[in-house]
Amino acid sequence: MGRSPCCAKEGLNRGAWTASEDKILRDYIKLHGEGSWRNLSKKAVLAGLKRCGKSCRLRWLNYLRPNIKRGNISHDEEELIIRLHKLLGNRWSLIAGRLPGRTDNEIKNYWNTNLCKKVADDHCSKKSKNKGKNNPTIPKTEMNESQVVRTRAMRCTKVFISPQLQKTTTGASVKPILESIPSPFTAQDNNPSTSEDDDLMLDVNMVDVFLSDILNSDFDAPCYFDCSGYKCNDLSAPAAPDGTLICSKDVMEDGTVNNFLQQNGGWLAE
DNA sequence: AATCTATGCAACCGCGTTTGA
DNA sequence: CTCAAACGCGGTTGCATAGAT
Repeated sequence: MGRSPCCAKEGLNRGAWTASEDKILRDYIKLHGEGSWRNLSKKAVLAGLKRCGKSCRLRWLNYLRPNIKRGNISHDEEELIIRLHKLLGNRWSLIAGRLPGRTDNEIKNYWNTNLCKKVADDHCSKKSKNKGKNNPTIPKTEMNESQVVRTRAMRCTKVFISPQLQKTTTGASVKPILESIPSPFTAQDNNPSTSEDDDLMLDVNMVDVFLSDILNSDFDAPCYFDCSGYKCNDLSAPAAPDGTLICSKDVMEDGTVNNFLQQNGGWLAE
C-alpha cells in the first residue's frame, strides 16, 4: 500500500554523495528545516540536487546532521550497545536513541562488523569454560535459545500492569511505579478501561519512561516493576496475549529487571 | 607488482506504520 | 472508513580500501 517508487524514478542520482550534493542539501535544510522529505527533494531539484526524498533523509540523518559523532566508538559506548542489544535485539533506532550523536546505521554496522563476533566469542568462551571444551562456533540450537521474539519494527507503546501494585514476590511493600509516572501516564478516572477490576493499560512512551528507567538502572540491582497477577514463569508459555516476549532468555537468566518481569508476569506489549 | 580475499561502511531496498485527504 | 502518500526502520548490497598471497 502506498509504496513510492522513490529512487527508481528516472533522472535522479544514486550511489555515493558528492561534496556539492552534500552542500546543497545542508544549505537547503538550513534554510527550510528538515522533514517533508518528498517535498524537500522536489524543491531541492530546483537547486540542482537530483536525489529522492528517501535518499536525502538518509544522507541527512546518517551523515550531515549536526552534532553527529562518527567513528571512534568508545569502550563505554560499546558496552552499552552490547547491553542494549541484549535487551532490545536488533532495534537499532532504539539503541541509537541511547547513544547521543550515534546513528542507527552506524551502530548496526558496528554491531555486524565488530560486536557480533565479539559477543559470539564471549558466548563461546563462557560455554567452553562450563563444558571444558573449546567450541569455535555457536550451534544453531543455542543461537535460537537466545532470541528476541518480536515482529520487525515493533514499537512498544503500552505496558500492562495489574491493579495489585503493592505486592512483590517477597511480599515487601514497594512503591508502585505508577506513583512515579507523572500524568498523563497515570490512569484516568474517565477511562472506561481502567476501572478497579480491569488491568491498567497505560499508553506509555516506552522509550522515555519505562524503558528509560530500565536502561538507566543497574542491571544487577533489583528493580521493582510490580506486574503481579500475570504468572508466566514458564518461558514456553506466551508472555502476552499476542505472544510478544521482549527479552531474550539469556537476559532473563541474568537476574535482571527482565527476570523480575518474567517472574511476575509483566509484559511489554505492542 | 599484480591479484585475490576480507573488511568496513554508505547507500539502497522493501516492508510495516502513520498520516491526512 | 478507506486508500494513497509519506515516513521510518531493519536487512541487504555493493563499493572502496587494506591486508595477504
